[in-house]
Amino acid sequence: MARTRSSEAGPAERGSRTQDPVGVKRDILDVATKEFAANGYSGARVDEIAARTRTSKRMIYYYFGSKKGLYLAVLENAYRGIREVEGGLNLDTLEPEIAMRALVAYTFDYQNAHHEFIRLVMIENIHDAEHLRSSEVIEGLNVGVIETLKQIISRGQRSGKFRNGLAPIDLHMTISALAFFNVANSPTFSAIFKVDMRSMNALAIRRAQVIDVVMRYVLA
Amino acid sequence: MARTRSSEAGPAERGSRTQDPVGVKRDILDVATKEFAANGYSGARVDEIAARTRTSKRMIYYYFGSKKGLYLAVLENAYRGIREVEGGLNLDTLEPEIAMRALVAYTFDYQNAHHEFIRLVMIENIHDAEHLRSSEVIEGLNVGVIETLKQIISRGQRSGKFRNGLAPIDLHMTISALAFFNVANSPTFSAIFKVDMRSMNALAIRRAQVIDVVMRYVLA
DNA sequence: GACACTATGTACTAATCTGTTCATTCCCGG
DNA sequence: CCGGGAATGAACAGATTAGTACATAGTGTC
Repeated sequence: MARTRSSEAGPAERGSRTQDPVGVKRDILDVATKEFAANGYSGARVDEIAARTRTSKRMIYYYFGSKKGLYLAVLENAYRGIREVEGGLNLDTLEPEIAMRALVAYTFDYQNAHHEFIRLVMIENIHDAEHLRSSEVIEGLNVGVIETLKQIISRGQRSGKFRNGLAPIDLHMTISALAFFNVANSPTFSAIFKVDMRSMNALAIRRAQVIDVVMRYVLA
Repeated sequence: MARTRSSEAGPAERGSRTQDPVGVKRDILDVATKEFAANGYSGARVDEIAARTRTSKRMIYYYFGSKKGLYLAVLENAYRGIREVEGGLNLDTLEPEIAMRALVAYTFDYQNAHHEFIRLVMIENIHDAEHLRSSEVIEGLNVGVIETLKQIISRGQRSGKFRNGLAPIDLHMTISALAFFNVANSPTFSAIFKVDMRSMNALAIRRAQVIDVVMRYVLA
């Protein structure tokens, strides 16, 4: 069923079913991402990944060298995704208060829309971020968010709407924590408190709450 | 070096080095907790656990049946730890505002003091809480916190200090999110933003911030 | 002090899993 | 149209790993 892959990018596409390096690489990466996100690093099986691929295990080692190499490629690829969208928000033109709300909403939505990414981050944390730290690709990645926050905060303070004593990194931590928890800890939290956190309704309510928490914290 | 174990609890202790069911069980559980917390479910090795124990792998299967059985015991044991301390705070006698601050501070401190527990929760979440859900021991466990919160909120509202529209569960989610993130995501967050989140100083600052975030959210 | 039952150690097995070997096919440049 | 490097497949090897069979020792009970 995943036979229609290899479409986007790659010299293949025009009928040739065999010999498609870019498509094969992409295919492996996609499957591996799901597999690692679903089972963790040790839990993921190279054989299983290979089986779900339209190619063979041989190719995984041909392109990525080892299981760890594959995992690193998956991780870097996932982090790359964020950088792309980030920045396209153009918050500079908005009122600081509106801009802040938009930023929090965006963060919340993005994390909710990218469960696999969240899970990879969780997995990295369990491994004390050793892969992340060894990767140059991810060097100073999310610095953009901090800059954006810094801008919004100063503008808000200048206009008197925001209070003093707000550190960009700390605020980002607060926003991240609230957004992250909703995706990452939903299984255990729901299990213990018998609540549904994944329904459209619950998400909308929580989203508003998270924005509220942040706004009450920054407003003067 | 862990040879001095088996001390607390158990019919052993009085010199007899052999035959000490309670101590052996306790020993296995302790070692397994660290091992699972450090490497995840799949990453943990039964042989490794056995090696770090003063007993043999045979005993693990004798007492816990399987790797999964051992993991479940570890999980339940870890959750049991919370229930014990919880409730000994006696927040009912304090002013609602003080009580709320104390509760947040307690949550933050507890999670910081129990990294292994946090890691086990992370691991459970990666596995979609399937073990947690299958465990009767953990049935309605943290309900106590919700009751406590409910009390504090109503008292705060009656005295006019707290605003309306505060749901105990949601508030608990906010508090948990902020406390949890600091322990759970510290590896990746520190790696990306080059900050230290584990120093005494950083912890104290963050703790105050978290309390502040919550208080600004609940105060009228 | 023998009996029955629990607790424990050693050595093994069967399955699993990562990584490799060897051979084959594809495809582009001359 | 062919020669050589890149791409791919099938099967295999070596190591690891969860789990077990067998034998033995301790221990409270009568």
